[in-house]
Amino acid sequence: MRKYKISEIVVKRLPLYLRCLTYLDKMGVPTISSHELGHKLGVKPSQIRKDLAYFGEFGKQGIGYEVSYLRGEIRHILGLTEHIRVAVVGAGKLGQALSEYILLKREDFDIAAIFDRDPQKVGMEVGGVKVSHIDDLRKVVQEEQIQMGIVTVPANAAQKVINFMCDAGIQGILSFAPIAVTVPEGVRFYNVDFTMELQSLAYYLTGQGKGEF
Amino acid sequence: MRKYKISEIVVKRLPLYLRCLTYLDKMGVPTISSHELGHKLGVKPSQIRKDLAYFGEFGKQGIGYEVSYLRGEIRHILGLTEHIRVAVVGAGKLGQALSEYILLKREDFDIAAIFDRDPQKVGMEVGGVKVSHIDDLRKVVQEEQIQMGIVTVPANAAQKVINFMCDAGIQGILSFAPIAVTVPEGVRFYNVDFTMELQSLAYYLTGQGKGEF
DNA sequence: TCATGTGAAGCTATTCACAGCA
DNA sequence: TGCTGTGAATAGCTTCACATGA
Repeated sequence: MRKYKISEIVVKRLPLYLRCLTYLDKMGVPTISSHELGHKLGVKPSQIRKDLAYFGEFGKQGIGYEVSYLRGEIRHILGLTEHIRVAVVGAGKLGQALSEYILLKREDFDIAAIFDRDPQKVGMEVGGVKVSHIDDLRKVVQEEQIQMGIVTVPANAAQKVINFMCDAGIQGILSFAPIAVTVPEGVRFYNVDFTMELQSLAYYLTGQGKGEF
Repeated sequence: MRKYKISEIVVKRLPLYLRCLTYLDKMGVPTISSHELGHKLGVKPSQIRKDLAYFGEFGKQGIGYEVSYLRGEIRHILGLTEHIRVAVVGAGKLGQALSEYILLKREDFDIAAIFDRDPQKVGMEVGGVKVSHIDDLRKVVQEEQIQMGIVTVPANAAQKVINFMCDAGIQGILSFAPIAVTVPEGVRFYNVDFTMELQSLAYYLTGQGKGEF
């Protein structure tokens, strides 16, 4: 076990490296240097080397990193070696799109259940998974050993739904709801709000950052 | 004009403040202190004060910030006072979900056009907007004075589509495609990849960060 | 020679702590 | 008193530069 904690900012870059390595591996590229990888990703080589060095010595001097090996190591660090069981709460268009994408394209995550409160949607199939009623969340989370939740309900329902999920024992939540929520101690919560991204883009296009670079 | 450049990390927090202020304003809350706002958002009060102070003096000593006034100021800083014209490229489930959400719920952005290359989708209506063919992108971007683009095409089409968009004069792009791409100098590019978020969550749930907090 | 891993330097961001004002 | 705005202090992150090894 490591003695010191690794900063979140480093952990958040690992998936970026992983995404590129997976692509390179599929292309049959055998090795890559921190310089080349950094160039592809817009990241300084020294940063890549330091990030990786927190977790071990994965490279070979004079050569670089063996793509397939490094990919495996990062997957191991991130805990992606066996499928992670995910629940999606909210079976609207966004919930459906995300579920289908994960089911079809991602081997690292399993959509173990989808929930909604609308009786019209309950029973429906999304990518081969039946939509359950939100009232069954606790039961299903326990039966299916769900570890992670994705929230795609409207802003006004988000806090309530997230409370349910935390009560049911889910310890990691990714929310797409455009609202600030609180979660109990011990639950890790990330918010993906694309309108916030659009708004910060706007700063540089039409706002006070216009013309800056 | 400001003499020094404001760091991107500060700009990215403004939409967070804005989102909360909009909510508070709707609730009729007249004023808020940096302490209260920070508590709601999980941000230190001193950080909020410093962030805002880069742009002006918006608060009143002994009172705090006038919610509606501060909201207006941040909207002004971000350049959200008149609708921003956006193109969505990719009319699949995700593109549809995002377009409909923006059309229905966001007053700061206008979906001026939606593009796809699939003849089946071209001509279709999404939230009242007709889907155009990707080949017409340049023409429509110029006619409709589109400033910003959202990319929701699959990974293998993303670089090509993004090249088209940059050629057509779009200067800000938000991509949901899970792949690294390059854009020419002068184009601001953000990538929202929720699988990267899931993977960093995994680090804390099943990976080497398990148990850390 | 080429490229890693790493201590040290340099830089950026956050937090503190308090003067100043309503 | 209560809270902002801000210089100073601290903490954290990135980059440099080079010893080391293949």
